[in-house]
Amino acid sequence: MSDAATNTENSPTTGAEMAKAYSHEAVEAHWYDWWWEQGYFTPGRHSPKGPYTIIMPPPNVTGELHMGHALTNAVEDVLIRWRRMQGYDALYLPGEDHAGIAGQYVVEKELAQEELSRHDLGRERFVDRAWDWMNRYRPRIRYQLRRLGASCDWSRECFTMDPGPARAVRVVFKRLYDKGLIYKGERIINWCPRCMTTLSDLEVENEEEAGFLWTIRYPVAGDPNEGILVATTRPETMLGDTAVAVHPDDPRWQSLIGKEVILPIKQRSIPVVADDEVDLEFGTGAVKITPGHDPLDFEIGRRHSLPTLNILNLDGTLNENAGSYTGQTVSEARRGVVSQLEREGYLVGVEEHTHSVPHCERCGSVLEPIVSDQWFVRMPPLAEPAIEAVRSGRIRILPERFTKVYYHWMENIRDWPISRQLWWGHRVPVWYCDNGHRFASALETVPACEVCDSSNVWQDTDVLDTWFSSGLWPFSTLGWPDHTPDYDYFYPTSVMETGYDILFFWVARMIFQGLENTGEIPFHTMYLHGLVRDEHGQKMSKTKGNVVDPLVLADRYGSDALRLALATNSSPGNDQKFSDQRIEQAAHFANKLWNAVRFVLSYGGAEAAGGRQAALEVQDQHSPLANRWIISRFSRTVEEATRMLESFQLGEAGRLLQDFVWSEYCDWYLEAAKGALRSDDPQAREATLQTARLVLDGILRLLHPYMPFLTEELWQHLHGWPSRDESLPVDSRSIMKAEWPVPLGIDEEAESSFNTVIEAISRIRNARAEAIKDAPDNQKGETAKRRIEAIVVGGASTAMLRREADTLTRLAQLDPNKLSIVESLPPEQRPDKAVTLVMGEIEVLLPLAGLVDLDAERKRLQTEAEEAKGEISRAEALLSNEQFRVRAPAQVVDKERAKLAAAQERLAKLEERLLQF
RNA sequence: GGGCGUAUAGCUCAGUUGGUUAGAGCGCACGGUUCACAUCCGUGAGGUCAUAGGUUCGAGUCCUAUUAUGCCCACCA
Repeated sequence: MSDAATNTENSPTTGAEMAKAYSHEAVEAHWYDWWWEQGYFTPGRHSPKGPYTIIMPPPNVTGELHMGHALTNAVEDVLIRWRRMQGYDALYLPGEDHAGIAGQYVVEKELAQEELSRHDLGRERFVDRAWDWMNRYRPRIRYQLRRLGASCDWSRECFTMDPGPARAVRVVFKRLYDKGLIYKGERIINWCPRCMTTLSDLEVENEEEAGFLWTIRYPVAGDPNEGILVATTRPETMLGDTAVAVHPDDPRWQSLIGKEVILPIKQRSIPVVADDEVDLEFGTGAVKITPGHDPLDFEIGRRHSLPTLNILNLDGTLNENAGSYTGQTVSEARRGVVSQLEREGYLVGVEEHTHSVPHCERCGSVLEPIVSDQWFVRMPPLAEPAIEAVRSGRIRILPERFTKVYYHWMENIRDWPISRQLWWGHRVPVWYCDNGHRFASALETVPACEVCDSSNVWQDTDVLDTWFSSGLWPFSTLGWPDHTPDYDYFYPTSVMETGYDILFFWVARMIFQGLENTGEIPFHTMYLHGLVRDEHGQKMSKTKGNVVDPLVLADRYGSDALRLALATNSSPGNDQKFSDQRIEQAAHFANKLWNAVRFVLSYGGAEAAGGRQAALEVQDQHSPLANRWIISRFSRTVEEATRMLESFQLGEAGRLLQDFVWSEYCDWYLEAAKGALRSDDPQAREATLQTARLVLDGILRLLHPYMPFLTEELWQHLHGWPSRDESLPVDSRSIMKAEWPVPLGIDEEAESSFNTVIEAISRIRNARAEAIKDAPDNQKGETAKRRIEAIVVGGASTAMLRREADTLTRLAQLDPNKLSIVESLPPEQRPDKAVTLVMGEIEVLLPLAGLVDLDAERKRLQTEAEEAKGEISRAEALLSNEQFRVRAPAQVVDKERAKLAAAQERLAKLEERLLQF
């Protein structure tokens, strides 16, 4: 932050003013750049705690980061910053993905604006153009990650097309190729006529669409009066039919098995075959077989040695095998074929029918199944160890329910088509020579054939599925296949974190690639988060126009608010709806924190910094009760928050911390501390100031993973700007490198005593509010302002309450001159008309005569007595149950006994009091 | 056709080894210009935890079924 921005004289006084006075962007950029300059993001390799590694899922270099990225980075950065503070060598390795088909798509779109196609440029110039795009957009991604506060090590940044990862791709390909786990073969694949490439099943989006089911009659050869009825949703594919299949047991068609039928339009003779896969129930029970354009037909065709007839060009139009339909689109041909069938009397019927239609995930075009020669990864042998790694617990998938999804997919896995007919991506590292040899090579360029040494060699023209390189990401980023120091130290990684929507695409592939190629698991824990949806629960998408730009939110509310909102408003694996209200809430919290720091600083400033030791030394029995209470509460919070982070309950931990800060530290502790801070007793003042600072320092550190910028700014204020002190060791200058807080000790007695004070104050405030409500309108204001008289009957707590009289007086708005605290009070000394608050051994009498309706007060006491009775009978019933006493843990039973005793005591006092009405 | 998730206060959602009168934020009602904060403070109303069974001394939490809703997977032409 610039000096102008931190000049205390011109300093804004509230977080709100600060937000107005300075752009979040400037403050955040200041700290981010400074952290980077200090070297905080770059871990060493020598911590006694060892490494903690998260490899960032590389965002596609195809555009802007969206809310999903913001969530991913918030979650990952929370984990990294927390572990870094715990002393691990925490590596958060950033990178970007070349995005294969998506990357090519955006570049083509840009070209289209210049009325050019990639073919106008040719492959080489197109790839140059793609690199140009990447180089323009990568800085944008980097900038966005910085804005989000991602504490990643830019010195290790990777791009999937960098030389290192590219070599890893070739090495892996060659390995699998040489082991026979990658092969080339003719299979039926999904073809996108727009993108002009093969797609894997995962890249297909099936959509239910309304269509028709046509019934067509294929006459029996030589016996035109007989025929077989076939049902189809895609009649135009009949042009490629090479058989009709029926179920072997189907009585309707059994007599025709083995006979020939005439394919209408083409007037070609095709056989009727019997196959178990045919569903007796569906349609007419007879299926036209088009091995060239239907996956099931392809299988049946193979089983029966049927010829495969391809009727489509690669652009989706019909080819010369379609006769008079050549050159038409599929839908044109469909209309034509149907009307021709109708004209010629082959169409028997048509009915409405919804069926699922495959679309290209990227461009939305209807996909065509075609038979094509492609590269495949043989999956079953690779899937087996990948399943085992999860089953044995070596890899943990969170939330656990996703393990079932993972198993199901892995156990039914099919070979993975990895070649894409694109220009942008990793070239298939397979080479051919003029003598007909073929081999895979890990070299970027191959001078000669490995077999015959011919220098006339050329490389396969296809590129690899982008997920092929993504699958290597956990180790290709660390220098593999070389045993670099980074690879040896940081691999296997600790946590991989991503959305559940890419469990198959990415997670599954990283697991089998890691196991196969490195012999180790790629990560210990797989943490899956949910989707960020809009406020109506809709998926955000550009076409819907409901996309929220995280950076716009960061500008308006601050990155800290954005991160906190994203990280705390969800639970693992579940989608979250995101609305402005959520982030406003987080921004309010940031403001609250700012003000708490401002308050504490106003009583001592940074110069009072005595450190933890000094603060703890003033923590003795003479310290005000609130100090001991907040230290104890803080300790519990540290324990709880740490436990939650360890079990990946980031949302719960974040909420716990906010709650502690707001409801306990600010609402109770700081309010109570005002007494001591403003008192004449230097000892109490010092103890309280030190405690307030100590806990505040701990709060900032606990919150730092969630709100890095604000906590750094405030921590600097609190500690007298160590960031500007060149004489300090580098690691002492920032909250980023401060130690994760440890519990300072639980003080049961202080907690219970202060709880009594809290309860007394709450009950008095409550009674006062009731009185205000009952008061006539013109007296409400006066009643609200009035300091009231109180008699506190304290029993054994009398001494404690006397010591806390100031807190009681101020927070309950009592009149300090009319407060009496006594151990006991005989009935005859009790004021006649007083509200009586009964709580355990303590009673508070508020002579609110004239303010309170006595009938109402009697009713209130009666209601309370009824409640106490209810509680008593409930507890008695429970405790009289022998099973409960025997089987429930002693702790629970004791708790119930205590509750019963308390309720009985309360009831006795209430009844005694009621006698006076 | 399989599998998974969700159903808790008016709204959005927490609630991880089952412990006994269920929490938050927002909204709502009443009051408050207290020298950290009106992006605030105090008080309050509001829930048969989808329904029906079951297990258990005890169920929002475990089991079964049902309903609603969402998602994933799948070669019914």
